[in-house]
Amino acid sequence: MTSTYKYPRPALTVDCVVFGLDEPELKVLLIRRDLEPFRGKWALPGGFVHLDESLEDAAKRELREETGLEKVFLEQLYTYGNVERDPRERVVTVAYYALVRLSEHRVVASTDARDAAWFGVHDVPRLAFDHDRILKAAYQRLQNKLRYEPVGFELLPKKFTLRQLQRLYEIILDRSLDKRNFRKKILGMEVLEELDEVEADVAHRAARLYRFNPKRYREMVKRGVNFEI
Amino acid sequence: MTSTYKYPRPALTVDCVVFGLDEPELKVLLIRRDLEPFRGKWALPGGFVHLDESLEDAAKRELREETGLEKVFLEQLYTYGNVERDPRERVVTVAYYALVRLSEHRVVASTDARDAAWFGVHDVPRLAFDHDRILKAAYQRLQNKLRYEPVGFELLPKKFTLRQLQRLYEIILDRSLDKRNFRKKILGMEVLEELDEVEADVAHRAARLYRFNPKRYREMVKRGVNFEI
DNA sequence: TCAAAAGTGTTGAGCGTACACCCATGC
DNA sequence: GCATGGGTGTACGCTCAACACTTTTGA
Repeated sequence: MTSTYKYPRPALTVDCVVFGLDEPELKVLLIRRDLEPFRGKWALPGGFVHLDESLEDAAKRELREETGLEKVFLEQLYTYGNVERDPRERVVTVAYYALVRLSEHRVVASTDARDAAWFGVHDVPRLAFDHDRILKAAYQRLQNKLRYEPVGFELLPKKFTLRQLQRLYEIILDRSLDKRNFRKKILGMEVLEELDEVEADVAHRAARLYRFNPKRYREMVKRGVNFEI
Repeated sequence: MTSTYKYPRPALTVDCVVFGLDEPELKVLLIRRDLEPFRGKWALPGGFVHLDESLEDAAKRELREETGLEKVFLEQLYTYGNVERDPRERVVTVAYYALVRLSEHRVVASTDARDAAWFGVHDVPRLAFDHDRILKAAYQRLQNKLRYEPVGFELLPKKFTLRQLQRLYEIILDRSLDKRNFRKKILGMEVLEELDEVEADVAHRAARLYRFNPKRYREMVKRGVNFEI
């Protein structure tokens, strides 16, 4: 921290990698740019940080303004500050990633007359700026996170079956899991509440519904329980 | 990414949490502030990001200017952007943490006529700004990192004994480890090179020296070897 | 009655953990 | 010869991974 605040300043933005689960695929929400540079290209939703809001607030605001999403899981990912990441001038961006329940946010308002669309995470076009790199980092972070913390519930409806949960793990981690072992493991963590309800409208035996219990989870964390899958 | 770059901008700084191992203790390098606010208080070394340097370059430059340190392990930690973290005006800081071999950097030049000093990580005074919080986060990150990646070598001399390494783990993780198990585990990872040298100047049987082999490490990572301690 | 998925237990292998003694060296 | 740490092996328990069949339900 030096003596003056008068240096010329980089611009500061936030960008969000928004993941949603649309079985059988993990999707990312992108915005089509209507301005240069990269006009017409797809990019991560994001924008400038205002002086009177925290970084996380800025990310939430941009998410709301550009995609209509609110109250989603949001976590800081990394800050990107290479000198030439924006062709016009110096822009540093703080990247966040978000997890949304598509079941509860089906329609994403293309507010602002802007295009917004979900892309399969393995089927994303070349993005503007260094957003490809950010997306890749976010996906890796999600994979790691899921492996050690029960964060996947953020992508499922509040009530879900064990099969849905297993599919989520398989989709994100990109490998298949043994059904019996998975159930043993996940139930053994004691963070799922078994409900007296079963799924509806299926053409076969209906599966039991469960709900994640965050309070129980916090207790387990305190006790040092391991949530590795 | 919206239409204009003309928003008023937060100031952007980098701050570094510098760890060094000074057996039997882990230490942090702090700078005494000679300006308001928090004049006379201890703080993390850091300063403004210039327009023509990346964030990591800025962190390296500040480290060099304020502490004389060069060529150290450096990794981005987190970006702090609460509105009131600097009493004067809006300042966002990208925090880094660094690991240095005290054996090779014994003397830290207090360049700039500034006080610089090492503090035991459990014995740090109240710091300026939100630097307490940053330090805490960096320490946790180091603990986690060490648990899953062989990063501790950055704190030891290039040639070290297994005992030194074990002590390092014990100091950072803050628990004691079984000697035989530790040796089995760490040697089993096959990233240490056994040297034909032993430590000198000890009043008992001299221990063999080892060296970390980063190339072998990268191979092991590719093979999916687990480095959890 | 058929199709589809739900739900359930056991076994073997490998890994982590706990634990104690002899050895080499310098003084 | 003694004090100090260096260096080594084994046994047990637990967890992980592999694996297949019966049950339930709706169409």
